[in-house]
Amino acid sequence: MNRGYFALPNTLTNSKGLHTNALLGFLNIFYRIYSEEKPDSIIVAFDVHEPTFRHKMYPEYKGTRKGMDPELREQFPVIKDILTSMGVTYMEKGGYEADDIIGTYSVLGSEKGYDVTILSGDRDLLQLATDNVLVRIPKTKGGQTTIENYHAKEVMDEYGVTPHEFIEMKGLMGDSSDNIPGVQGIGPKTASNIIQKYHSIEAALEDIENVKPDKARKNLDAEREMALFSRDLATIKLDCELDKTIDDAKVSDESVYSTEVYNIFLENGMKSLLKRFENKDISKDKIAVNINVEPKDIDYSALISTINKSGEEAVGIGLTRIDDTIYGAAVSVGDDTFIVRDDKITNLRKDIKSDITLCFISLKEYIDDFNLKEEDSLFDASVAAYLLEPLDNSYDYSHISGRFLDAELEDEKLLMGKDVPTIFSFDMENYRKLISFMAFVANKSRSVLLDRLSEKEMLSLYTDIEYPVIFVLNSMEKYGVEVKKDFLVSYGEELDKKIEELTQEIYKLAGEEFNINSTKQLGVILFEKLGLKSGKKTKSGYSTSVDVLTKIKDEHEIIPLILEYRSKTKLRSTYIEGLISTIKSDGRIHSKFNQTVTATGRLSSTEPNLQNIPTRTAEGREIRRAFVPMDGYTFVDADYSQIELRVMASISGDESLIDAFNSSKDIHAITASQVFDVPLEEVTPNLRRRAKAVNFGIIYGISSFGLGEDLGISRKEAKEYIDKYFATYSKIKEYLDESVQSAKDNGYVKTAFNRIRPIPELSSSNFMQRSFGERVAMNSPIQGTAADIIKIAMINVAKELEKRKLKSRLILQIHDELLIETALDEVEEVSALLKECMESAAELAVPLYVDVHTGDSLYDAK
DNA sequence: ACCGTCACG
DNA sequence: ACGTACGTGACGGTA
Repeated sequence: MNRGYFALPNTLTNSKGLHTNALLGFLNIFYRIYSEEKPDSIIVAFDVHEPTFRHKMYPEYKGTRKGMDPELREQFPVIKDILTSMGVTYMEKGGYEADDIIGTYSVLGSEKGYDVTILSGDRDLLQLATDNVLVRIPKTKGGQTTIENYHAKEVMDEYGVTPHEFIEMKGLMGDSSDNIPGVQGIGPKTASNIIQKYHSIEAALEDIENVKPDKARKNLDAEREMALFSRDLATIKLDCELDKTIDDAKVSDESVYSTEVYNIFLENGMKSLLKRFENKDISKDKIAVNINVEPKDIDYSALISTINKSGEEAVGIGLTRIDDTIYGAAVSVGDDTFIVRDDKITNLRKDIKSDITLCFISLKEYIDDFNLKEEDSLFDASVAAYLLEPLDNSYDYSHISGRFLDAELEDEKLLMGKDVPTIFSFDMENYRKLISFMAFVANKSRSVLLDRLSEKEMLSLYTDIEYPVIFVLNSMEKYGVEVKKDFLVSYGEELDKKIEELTQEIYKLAGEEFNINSTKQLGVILFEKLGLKSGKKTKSGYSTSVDVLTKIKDEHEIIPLILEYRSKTKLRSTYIEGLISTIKSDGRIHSKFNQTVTATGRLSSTEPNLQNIPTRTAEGREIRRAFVPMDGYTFVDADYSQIELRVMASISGDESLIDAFNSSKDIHAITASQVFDVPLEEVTPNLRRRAKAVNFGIIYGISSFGLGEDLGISRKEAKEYIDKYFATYSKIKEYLDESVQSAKDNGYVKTAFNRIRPIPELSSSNFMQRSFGERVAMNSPIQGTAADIIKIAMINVAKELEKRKLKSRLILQIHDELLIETALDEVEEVSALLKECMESAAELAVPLYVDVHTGDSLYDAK
């Protein structure tokens, strides 16, 4: 359990909030060994949390141990229940440790002539190995579990001592984790040498004058008692009184692979274990509670009248596209589920009473098929679920049901096969089950989600911000943006030439041809062959990142060439080839804007990502020339000036920072002036640069390490900057401290519009994780509030364009920036409207300021 | 599927 | 001694 807990991320939790990493680690290794060994009997031994006989010998025994993490502790009762269901005997006994129970059974088993296997993460158990007692120690190396196997011989090979002598060794070297003292100054090496020569501590003591080295001899002579005592402490007891025999602990395939066990894993969200049941002949029909698993077929008009007569306030729809087409759907009405295989289903919204809410999972995907309007009665379970649990990775039907309903369906992959279903490839029976369950989830989750939103005071966030945004995003995706393929192709050819030249020069300087894109090969060339200084390391070798290479760019002429090669191949693969491949037949790119991805409330953009088109270097910025308005249109682009800093100034109520915003347009310069205490006119570019770095650092949840790294200064110096900043803007410090404190108290932080961000890392026992949680607590309300504000602006812009019947339309959002493809005769009106909508999106203690630009490409509009 | 890298805010 | 600035997505290489 302990191994599993530390080997797997302790962020794994199930729908009830229970941590499952130790359970998963334990059960995975259990099943692996079980299927390998096919044992007749199994006994699982646990420690008991009360003093044992060793504590009576030595009250300081295990005295250095910290208490068990609560996230691990809570998993013990669960594993015991699971073992019981699996028909596996477990044993714990006051006064004994698990090791003693294991030792005793290993002897009992041997006496009966059984082959005994001990499975443990603890090397102490090696003392129990014999010719027929095998000790198996699983190890995780780079994510792979390998198991080291020890009979007596392998212990001998590795340690040079017999298992029994292993105890003598421990007596000499002690064990810091159990707080066994051993002898001063004797570690594993000396202990092993002494025991190899004498085979026991007593024998060494009898010949004490010849024990080497000198230090060991002196200390051992002085600490005779302690050595013997330590050995006794380290000796596993082999004669515990236990009330079960090995034959009482029989196991069978039937009990460890039972339907009951399958369902326990399902209910606890431990889906990865289910694949172990794939070829087992048991019933796996645990499907949702309360769901009518026998959907009724019905024709479309009958469905409409059933719904309209049902008296339900909401119905749910479940469907998937098959080869891009909707052939029918399941509809959940009260406790019934109906299947209609008729494409008239896409008229459903207009054919049912307008006050019956139609519930979808991922509403945005179906707006066009069903001709849905914002003012229709609709519900999006995915978006609602995202608001409540913004850290989840998915908001599809199975995740929503797992999280918000006590219902589960078989794994979709098992049900439908791995591939996307096509009209020829799916199993009708399973398909019916699937869409019925989807409809059920869409319908039944609604009231749960709305209640929870209301409890958290997030209803208005859903209704007034997220729901309208769904329609804005749909429209942006539909319009897309025109991209000049020819331009990209010719720019790509230019790059090709330069990349080819660079490649040849790099090969020449390296003295051989290799794959420059392979960090592994590149690391060998730079740091071994050419002998350059390697900076930080990564998990799998040398780091060759920009900051490492920049530090050594003057050391060898190959380095600048590699940096240039990198930036050019990046442009080519991601922004030339990548973008070209996504241009649709209308000459436009229709990127997806995802509303349920980020932890903070921002949008994300995929297929392709249009939120990271290059701008920082001249060469990369060229790509933006390819993004152009259609004929008769131009671009109007507007971005918020320093929105996150303004949000922070406003929420914290820091008068100095608020005044700073009111008195100067250049916030970094005025920060420099105030923090470094020089008149505004005397702020040098360098001073301003540092102040800017501090401003960003503050938003990210400042650390002296991070700031120091960014500015290339010492941590100490960075710390001084931070202290000065907080002295100047004292309410900022108070505000950030409060954010962290409230996150610790509540488990989450909130934006100004009540969007929540849970921070499970704050309760971690790991320092790094906890520190990360603190930075998140500082950053999320700021980044999240800014995200809320621009969403409000988007809604208002879209409304205003529609209200005024303008031809112009919003086509891109890049976090603090909006792009409108604007009809030429609407430029002035749109520019004014855009600025006004964005600046009035929220009322802060400092004004929101927006810069507006126009241009005939994305390059020119910024 | 994951890592390292690098593009953006 | 560890190993970090916050939030994303796409690519090529590697296992």
